[in-house]
Amino acid sequence: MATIKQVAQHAGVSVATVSRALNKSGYVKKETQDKIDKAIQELNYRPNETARTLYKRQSRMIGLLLPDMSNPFFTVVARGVEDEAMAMGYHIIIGNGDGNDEKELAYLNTFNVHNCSGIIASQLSSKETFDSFKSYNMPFVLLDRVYEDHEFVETNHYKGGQLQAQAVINGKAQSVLILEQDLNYKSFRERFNGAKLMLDEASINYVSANELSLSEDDLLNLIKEHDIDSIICSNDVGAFNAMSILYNHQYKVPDDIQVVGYDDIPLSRTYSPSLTTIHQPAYLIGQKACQQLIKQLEGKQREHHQILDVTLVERQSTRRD
Amino acid sequence: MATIKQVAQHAGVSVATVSRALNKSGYVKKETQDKIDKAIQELNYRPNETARTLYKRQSRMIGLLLPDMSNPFFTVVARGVEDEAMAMGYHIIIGNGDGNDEKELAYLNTFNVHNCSGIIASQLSSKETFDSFKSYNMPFVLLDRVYEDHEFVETNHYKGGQLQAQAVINGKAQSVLILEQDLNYKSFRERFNGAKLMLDEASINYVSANELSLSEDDLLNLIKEHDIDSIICSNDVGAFNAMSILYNHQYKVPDDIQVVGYDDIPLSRTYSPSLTTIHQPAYLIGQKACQQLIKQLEGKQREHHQILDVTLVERQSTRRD
DNA sequence: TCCTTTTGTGTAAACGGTTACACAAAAGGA
DNA sequence: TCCTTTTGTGTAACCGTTTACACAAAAGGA
Repeated sequence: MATIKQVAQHAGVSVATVSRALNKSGYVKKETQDKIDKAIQELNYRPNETARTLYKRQSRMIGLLLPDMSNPFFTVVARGVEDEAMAMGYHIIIGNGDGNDEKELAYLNTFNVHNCSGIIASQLSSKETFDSFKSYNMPFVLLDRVYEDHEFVETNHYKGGQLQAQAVINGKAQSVLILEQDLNYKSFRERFNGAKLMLDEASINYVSANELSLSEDDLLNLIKEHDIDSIICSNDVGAFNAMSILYNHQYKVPDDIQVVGYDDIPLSRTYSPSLTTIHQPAYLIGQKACQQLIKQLEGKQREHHQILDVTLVERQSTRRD
Repeated sequence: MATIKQVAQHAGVSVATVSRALNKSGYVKKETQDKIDKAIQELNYRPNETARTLYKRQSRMIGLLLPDMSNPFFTVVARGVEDEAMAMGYHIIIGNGDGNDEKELAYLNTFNVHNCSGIIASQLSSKETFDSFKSYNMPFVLLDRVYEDHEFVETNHYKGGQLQAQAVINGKAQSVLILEQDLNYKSFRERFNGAKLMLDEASINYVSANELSLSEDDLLNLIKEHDIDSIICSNDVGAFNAMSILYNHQYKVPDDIQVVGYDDIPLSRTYSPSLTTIHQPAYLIGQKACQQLIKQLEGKQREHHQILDVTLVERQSTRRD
C-alpha cells in the first residue's frame, strides 16, 4: 500500500500539503492539487484509517451491541444501523451480548480500545453494565430496551400491548392467555400493562404465564384449564412456537384459538396462517438510532428520546368481527 | 484514558519495559512485572488497539462481507463467525454487499484501510470483484458461494439437491416443480443438478422455474398445468412463501402438494406444518471459516477447501411412504 | 512604493504503541 | 579469576496520518 509520503514524493510536495489537499483543509494551489490528484491516481493511494484514527483519537466506527443478532427483530435493526452508517461514511463493529454482563463489558472494552466514535446498544443486562458504559464517556444511544435517563430510540410498547389486546377483542375473545417475558424490562412490562388495561376495560378474562419457562405441556394445560380462545405472545417467534404446538394438537388457528404476535418480523407475513402482530419499525429504529448517534458525535441538535409508533397488522391468525 | 507512558512513569520504568511486560515478550524481572501490574491496575490502563495496529500494520479485526445479514441463513453464519472470532480475540466489521459490485468493493476498501487482518466473504457478485479481492493481497476465505481456485468453506450442494429429490420421492412424487435460483452460482447449479439426477433416475417428471421471477399467479398456473404434487424450493424462505400461497388457495400441505426447503433455518422447525428441508450447518460454516482464516493468518497448517455435509430433515411438509 | 493581508507550502511534533539495538548486571563455566 | 552467556532495562526509531507553527510569495490597499 502506498503511503502519503510516497504520494508526496511522487508529486514533489510535502506530506502536509498532500494531507491538506486530501482533507480540503488549508490552502492548496489548483496546480498543486492536480499534481497530487494525479499522484494519488497513479499510486492508487488510499489513506490509512488507522493512522488517522490514532492522531484524531476517533475512528469512523460505531460499536453495535445487541442481545443476539440472530433474533430476527434485531437482525433487521442491525441492518438499519448498518445501512445508515454506511451512508454516513461510518462502519460498525458488531457484538452479541447474549444477556451476559461479562460479554457486554468485553465488547464495550473492545469498542473503546478501537477508538470507536460511539456505541449503539440494546438490552444492557444490568444497571451496573449501564453505569460502566457511562463511565467510559463514549457517546452512545440505547435501543429498544432502554434506561430512561439516557438518550434512546424505542417504540411505544404500552400502545403495542393495547393493540395486541385490541386484536383479540376484535376476534371476540372470551378467555385470553398472555405470554409475557422478563417483566424487569420496561418494554415487556409496558406491553403487558397495556394489554391488561384493554382487557380489563372490556371485561375479558385473562391469565398470564412466562413464555420462556413454559413447556409444551404447560401451555396445553393452561389452554384446557382456562378454556383459552386467544393467545397474546411476547413476540413473533414465540407466536410461531405456540401456533406450531396448536397445529400439532388439532387446534385450528384462528377458529379455535387466535394468536397475536409482536414485532412483525419478515416471516410473519408468509407464515400460514399469516400472523396478526404488532408492527415495530425495526429497520427505522436502527436507522434513527444511528442518525441520532452521529448527530451526537457531531454535536448537532437532536431529539434525545425518540419514541416511534407501532401499528396493528391484522392477518389470518386472528378472527375478525 | 491512560497511556503506556503514564503507566511507565507510574511504575518508574521505561515504556519499552511496560510493553514487554504487557506482551510477555523479552525479559522482565518478577519484581518489575509486579510494579507494572500494579500501575496498570491503578490507572485502569488498557492498551490502545489503534496504536498497536498502526505499528504492526495488522489489526485484530476481520471483515465479514455477506450478501445480506437479514437472510436468516446468513444471520446464523454471521453468528458463527462472530462467536469464533470473539473466542480467538478477534472482532468483526460487518458489511452487506446486497449483490452489488460497488458496495462489495467499498467494503473491501474499508476492511483494507482499517488494516483488517483478513476477510471472510460470501457471494462476490462478479469475477471482477473477486479479482479485486485478490489484488489487495489480504488473507481471505470464501463462504458458501465460492470460487474454486481459492480457499473456501462450503457445503455439499450436489448431495443437498439429491436429498431434496429423495424427500419428495419418499412422498411418492409424480410431478415435481423445482424452483431454482440464479444458476450462475455454482451452489444453486449443483443443487439443481443433484435434484434432477435423482428424479431422472426415478423416472419422475419435473418442471423448473426461477423462484425469484415467479409471481403468485405463475406458480398457481404451473401447478395446475403440470398437476404438480411436490415442490422443491431453493431455500426455506422460498418454501414458506410457496406454502403460504398454497395455504391461501386451499391446497393442503403435504397431502395435496408436498414442499421441501433448503437451509433448515431456525423457523423451519416451528412452521406449521413444519418444513422438510436440507440442513446446512450454517453456524458451523461460520465457525469453520473463521478458524480457517485465523489459521491462515497465523501461517498454520489447514485444509484449504472444507466441504461440510448436509442432511435431510424430514418434517411435516412432505409425505411419508 | 510600502505595509498588511491572504495564499501556499514545508518542517517537525504529535498520536500510543512495538521493537531493534545498545549496554550493564548477574549468572555460569573453565 | 576471567570470559561467555543469560537476563534485564532504557533510548530512540518507526508505523502513517494530522496539524501547529514558521515563513515566503502573491495580492491588495493606501
